[in-house]
Amino acid sequence: MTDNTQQRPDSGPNSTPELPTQYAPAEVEGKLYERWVERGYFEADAKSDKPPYTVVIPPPNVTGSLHLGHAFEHTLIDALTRRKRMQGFETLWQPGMDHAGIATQNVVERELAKEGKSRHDLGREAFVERVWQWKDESGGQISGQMRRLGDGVAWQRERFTMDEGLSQAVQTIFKRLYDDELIYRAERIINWCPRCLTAISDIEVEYQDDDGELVSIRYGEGENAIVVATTRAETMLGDTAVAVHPDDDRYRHLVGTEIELPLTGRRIPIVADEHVDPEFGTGAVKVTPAHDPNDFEIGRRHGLPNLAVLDERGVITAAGPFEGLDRFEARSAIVGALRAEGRIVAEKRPYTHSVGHCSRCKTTIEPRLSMQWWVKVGPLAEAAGKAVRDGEVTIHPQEMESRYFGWVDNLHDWCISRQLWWGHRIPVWYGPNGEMVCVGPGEEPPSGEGWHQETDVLDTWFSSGLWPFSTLGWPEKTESVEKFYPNSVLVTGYDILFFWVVRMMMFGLYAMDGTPPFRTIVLHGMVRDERGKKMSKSFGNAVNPLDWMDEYGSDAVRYTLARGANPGTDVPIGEDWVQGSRNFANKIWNATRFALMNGATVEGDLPPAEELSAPDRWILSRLGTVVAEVDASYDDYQFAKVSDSLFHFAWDEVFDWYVEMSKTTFQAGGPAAEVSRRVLGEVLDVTLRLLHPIVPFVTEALWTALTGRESVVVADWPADSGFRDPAAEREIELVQQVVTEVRRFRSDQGLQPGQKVPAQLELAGTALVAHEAAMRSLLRLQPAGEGFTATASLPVAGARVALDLSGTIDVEAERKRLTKDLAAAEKEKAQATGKLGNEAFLSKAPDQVVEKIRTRLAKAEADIERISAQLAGLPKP
RNA sequence: GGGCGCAUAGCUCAGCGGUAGAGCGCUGCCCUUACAAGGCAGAUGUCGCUGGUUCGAACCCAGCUGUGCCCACCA
Repeated sequence: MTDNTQQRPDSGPNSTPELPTQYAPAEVEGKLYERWVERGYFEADAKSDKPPYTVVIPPPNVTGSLHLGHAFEHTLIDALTRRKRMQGFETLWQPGMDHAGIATQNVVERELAKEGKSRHDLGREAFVERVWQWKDESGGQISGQMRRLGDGVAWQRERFTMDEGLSQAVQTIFKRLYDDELIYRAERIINWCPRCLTAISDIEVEYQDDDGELVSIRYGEGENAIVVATTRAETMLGDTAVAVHPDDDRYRHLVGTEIELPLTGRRIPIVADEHVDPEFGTGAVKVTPAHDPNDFEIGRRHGLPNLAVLDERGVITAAGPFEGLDRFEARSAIVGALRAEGRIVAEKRPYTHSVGHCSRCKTTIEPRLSMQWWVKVGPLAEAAGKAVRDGEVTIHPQEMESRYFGWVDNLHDWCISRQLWWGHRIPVWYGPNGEMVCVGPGEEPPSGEGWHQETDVLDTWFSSGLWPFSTLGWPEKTESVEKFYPNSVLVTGYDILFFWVVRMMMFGLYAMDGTPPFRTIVLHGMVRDERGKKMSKSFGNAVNPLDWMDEYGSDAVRYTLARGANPGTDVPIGEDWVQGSRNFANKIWNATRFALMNGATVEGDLPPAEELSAPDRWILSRLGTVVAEVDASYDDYQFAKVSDSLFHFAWDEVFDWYVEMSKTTFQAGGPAAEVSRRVLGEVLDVTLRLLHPIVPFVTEALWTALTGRESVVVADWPADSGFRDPAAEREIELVQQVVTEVRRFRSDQGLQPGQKVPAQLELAGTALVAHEAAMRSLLRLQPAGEGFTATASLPVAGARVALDLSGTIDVEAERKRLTKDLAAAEKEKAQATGKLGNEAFLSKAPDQVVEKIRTRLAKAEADIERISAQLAGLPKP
């Protein structure tokens, strides 16, 4: 990398000491953020008359620090809320964090393990105390990161799912559901993690294909022998039947008889059950009701006993030679023993099948019969489905609706009890005679001999399901609940659609009398690396957002993320792209710096249209269009489009053309320059306001410098002025086209960009007349002085640019280029003529399209004429 | 097995019926007093394959191939 920075001292006569030539994010970001917070810009007033706009943060787990995915999500929410705040809404971005029961408990347990201790060494109370310490540390880290990102959250309202108030909300809703018989206690087969030692819900199980071994075992003897296959041989100790299909002729005669279960001496019945697929394997299934969900159902239908043979750690409890063995040791030991008895009829064969793993620790799940608490999901989910079907709640992007319905329409009851220590303890007390009392908030729990509280805690999603209103003070009837419920939008990743969104929908509709928790659900994708690969610590491609923010600034990270946010799709991000965004921030910085050096102003009314130059009218016309485009994109949650429109408008149109043209105006001085200073001030003012929600820091620094006002955070969101001037737009487009054409000529001729060339511009009778000075400046053309000889003559758009190249012209190169262009124009003409000669086309194509083709034809014909003339004008070889 | 996507420039992706686009990368020239974190100019695509609809298809329809994700089952 070359270092040119020292060669360019910033010492010109116009240099401003206030703004350095490069934007240094580190120097402004922290200060600005603290100022915003001190001024209370982000706090939300429930008493305000303004219409509310509410978004809750998807509460980060207090398991550590934020990653790029959070930075992405926060950027989107911050952009939405900053815009709404500018639009005059009473805006609440609700901050807070999630206690994240099992996840946090695991993290702290790992910490303890480093000290050689387990949670049991500490005991429940001391362990929970330890987790609270962890929470304080992690929470501090997270809020520090949010400040660095620029998140405009209402810090005074920060909540934690285990706060006093939120615990009340949990207890209240639990009691209500309990009283409505939507919460119950039952013994069922659940997903048990033998490492976490807790039940987990169905959706906390991750299935993956594992290599197992399928063994076929002969049960019984002689004529009555029956062969079953299994991948979990250890469970045979708990078999209480063999099942076959009722219509299976191979086994019909055996149904109702008993056979001996090997290794145990027990006799078990053969039952007929529809669940068995006669086509699969031998068509006979061993039935272990205590250790398999399907077998449990078969057992229930046939009144079979549930015989548990594994304990909570997955260790064999059945008396005998295998007692005390781990489930996987037992598996091979039992296969060995069966083989010794000649019971293995087909040798083990490799078998890939889907196996459930704990989503938190990846341990293989063991289905286990146990007493748990459940939410009866049926009526709640029905309401959640209806709210979306009725359009009360809309999902962006719409394709995600089918996933949503897929879940709410096919659900099982939700196991909410966890055998953990960190979480909301279930508010039920058991009495000495088997009584069960659910205790609501403020109620005295029963006391006396033999009463004790349930030791299980609730699934962490139980409390986060209440988040849209528990954070507002519910169950108290607070002003905040009145004002800010329902939330306006929920922004979250599609990966927690089922975990979180559906739970909020169910609980919100239930607790708030049918009012959904939010009106719009915006589902964003996952952040991936620059090759589109999933980011994860184990791949080594995970990025700490702070590293990039330190190096390139928060705005650069935010802009990159927003620009990648196409609806519902994953977002690839690489360091190169962040650099590009940093460059954009710097470009904005320097353009504004230029404007300030040249006296751009926002004071006073905009001059009336008749006092404006064509470039002024052009850029103001474009500005209005861009405001409208950006609004439309925001309203459709198209963040990538917002970012892209603004990038191209700012850089390509304002900076590369309007600013460049304004140099000529400023140099000439006079009233036109005054007008231009005001227009430039206007354009930058509006552009900075439009950019602010996405890149809040650099825009704040520049906008306050430009306007001298308090803060862009509380500035008005730009309105489309409605000013449009198609004639000016065409005129400037023509200037751009001609300038580009002459530049290309210069480039083809090998002229150095800065080299001044004497030229005569014959622009009379064209729209270019008013732009001669600007064109000369943009093209580095000098006035034609003494001894001017036109060695090159470019007819352009009805005008002529004659250059004195004094022998530097590369005639052959130019001839070659022109010949190529001529061929292209002729091809174009042929195509257009063909179309216009096509009856079918003329009769069926819409007028606009026909008109467009006519224009193309005219342009092609003009090009042919022009290029031919240019060719003819070249000196003969 | 059921469902939802995706396949466009070297890479990552827009476009979704009327002349193929962006960012990055690439080539050439350049310290041009806002910016070298920059400027100007330029090259690069049988828009996965095969059919169909249409005056016209990257775009709509059908089939195929490849690929990703979600759900269910897996003795």
